[in-house]
Amino acid sequence: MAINDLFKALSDETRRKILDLLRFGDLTAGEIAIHFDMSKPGISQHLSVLKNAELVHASKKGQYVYYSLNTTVFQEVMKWMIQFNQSKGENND
Amino acid sequence: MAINDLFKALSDETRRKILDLLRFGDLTAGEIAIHFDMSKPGISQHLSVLKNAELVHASKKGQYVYYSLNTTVFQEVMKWMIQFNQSKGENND
DNA sequence: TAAATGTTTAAGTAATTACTTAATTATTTA
DNA sequence: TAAATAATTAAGTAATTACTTAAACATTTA
Repeated sequence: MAINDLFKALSDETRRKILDLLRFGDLTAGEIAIHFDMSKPGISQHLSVLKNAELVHASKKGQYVYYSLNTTVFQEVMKWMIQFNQSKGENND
Repeated sequence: MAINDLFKALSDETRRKILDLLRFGDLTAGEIAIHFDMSKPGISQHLSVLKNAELVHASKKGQYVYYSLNTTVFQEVMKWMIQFNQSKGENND
């Protein structure tokens, strides 16, 4: 889970909205798609980007695929961000 | 400073490296450019994106332009991130 | 097993983004 | 004031990204 993939995944508005939706509970790909004015394959591709960045987890239940947040990966990004609120010159790589 | 501009600005590796450099102190455009294998106009354009997102501040001193971090804007992003580590369903818009 | 439903993959395209070199602007110094 | 230095703007291009529709795959139900 390269930090680059994380930021790339977060740089798209649609993907951030998908993450927002998932805060309120797990959803199937179809349930997510309903919220957007975009084709289902379009949403599926966004979900694929989020899954690759490990921001979400997918689990198949029958013909449905449930998506859920992977909150631990958000902490990776937080860690990167936090550097910029610390005193100058400390390197936390 | 739309959150979208912030994430778009952060989605590029070169721009994140520029921010990393500025953690250790203010630098001129030229000093920043030295650290990269890229033309100076290329770096200048990245600096422009960072400035637009208000992640950095630019101040001209003679013929030099000094760039510095604007740490307060990082907190905007932090606030967005923090939502995902809170209990489900709380909306902090 | 055929039809229906949910989802993803494939292939192509339009829009955006990250670069390049050349030209321009601003400032300092010989 | 001319030349040198610092930085940006302009214009063009290659690469990437975000979509679309059509096709394929997986599962359930009639």
